[in-house]
Amino acid sequence: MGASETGHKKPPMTASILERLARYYQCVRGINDADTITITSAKIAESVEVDDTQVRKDLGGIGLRGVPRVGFERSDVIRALREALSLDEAHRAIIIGTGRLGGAIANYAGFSDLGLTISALFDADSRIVGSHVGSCVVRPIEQMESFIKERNIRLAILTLPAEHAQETADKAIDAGVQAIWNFTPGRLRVPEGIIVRHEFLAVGLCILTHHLGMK
Amino acid sequence: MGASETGHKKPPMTASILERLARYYQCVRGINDADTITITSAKIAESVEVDDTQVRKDLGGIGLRGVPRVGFERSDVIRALREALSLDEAHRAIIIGTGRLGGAIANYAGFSDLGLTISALFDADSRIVGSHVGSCVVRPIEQMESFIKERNIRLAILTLPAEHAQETADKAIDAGVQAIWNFTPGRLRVPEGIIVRHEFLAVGLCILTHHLGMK
DNA sequence: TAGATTGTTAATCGATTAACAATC
DNA sequence: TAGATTGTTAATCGATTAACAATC
Repeated sequence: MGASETGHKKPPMTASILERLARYYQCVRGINDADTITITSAKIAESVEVDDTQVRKDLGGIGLRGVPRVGFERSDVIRALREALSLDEAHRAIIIGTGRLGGAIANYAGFSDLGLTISALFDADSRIVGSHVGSCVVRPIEQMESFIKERNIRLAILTLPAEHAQETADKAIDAGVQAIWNFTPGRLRVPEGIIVRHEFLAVGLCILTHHLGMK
Repeated sequence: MGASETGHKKPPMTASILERLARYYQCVRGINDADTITITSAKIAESVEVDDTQVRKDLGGIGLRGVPRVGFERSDVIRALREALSLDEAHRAIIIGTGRLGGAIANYAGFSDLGLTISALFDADSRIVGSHVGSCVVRPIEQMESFIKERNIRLAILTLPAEHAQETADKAIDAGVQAIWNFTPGRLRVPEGIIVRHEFLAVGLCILTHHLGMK
């Protein structure tokens, strides 16, 4: 199924394209209407608040062709987006820091559709270690590095106190982690080639407070 | 203090400028070094991963002047950014949906520096209603609208199940809410003039899985 | 003074939008 | 056929970067 391409270098995807693709996926996937077998670029565009030309260009960029007067076949769009975003691979992740936020992520059902499974949770607090979160036991942070190595973990989710974020990230990367989803405030410094996604919630809040202040 | 300006229309701030300002604030605020009384645009730029010209332009845009060979006074920068982002006003918010994510936000200490206080939490589940989260009691969702009206709440944080997000947002807006911080997947439709910030965590995850798939 | 850092103007770059022919 | 929607090219727009004179 979908054997990997001819080996051509694919055109590099910019961050903004990827972000749109992810939004298209949420949109198209979200339609539960069984009769919807085709969808137009205009429909997606409206839902994602993007120009419809942009949608066609982006979908064209991942190999999709639409049919004039009809649009795109929904199942094709989903398949192509899943391929582009690597959602069909199994992504095993660990969560580091088992507070409420870590727990929320561990239990969020929607992520399994994106190929994410949580292999383990870790915490430095011995009172929390051993308790259950979803189907996982919380393990002591000291076991993190060996766990990453043994289970070939490539993705780490950081939901621990900010003051330990950098050193913990460093250890995780040393042990083999390739990508970090960071929920702590403060930018992480990582070596070339390691991917970090920062979710700075304070940024979103500041934008809201600014607008409220203008009223 | 800082009486509102002469009434000039300020140049509208684009979303990307605001986002950078919020990042500058995190950066400058994050420095706890007591000797750091001045900071250069290059320093901020490095930390936020932006061009230093950009930093000077943005800071200039909110009225800051730097000193050649010296940089900007840190306290000035903080004050100007807090003003631009309206962080000195008290922003009372309610959290709708008291799962783990709602609890995490309610308890996040860092938000108080941004002027945010959580006035109440609401939930539709009668088993949760009455329990404590931080210093707040969880109230029944039926009381949401009257609470918004009585307390003049302008900001609602949505951490409830996706299927109820739109209708609940509609009710909150009807009752007087002006801004919504949305953590549910799926874009909300809101009337003109209402501000929404969507935190689509799935987007961040998709970007990471894409990059992992390329390796 | 010399040199680091600023503020600003001009040039580049990329992303978005508009226009329109192609087509089912 | 007529008309809706596509794919693509060209034009616009805005954001980023580079260059450099001003200045403490």
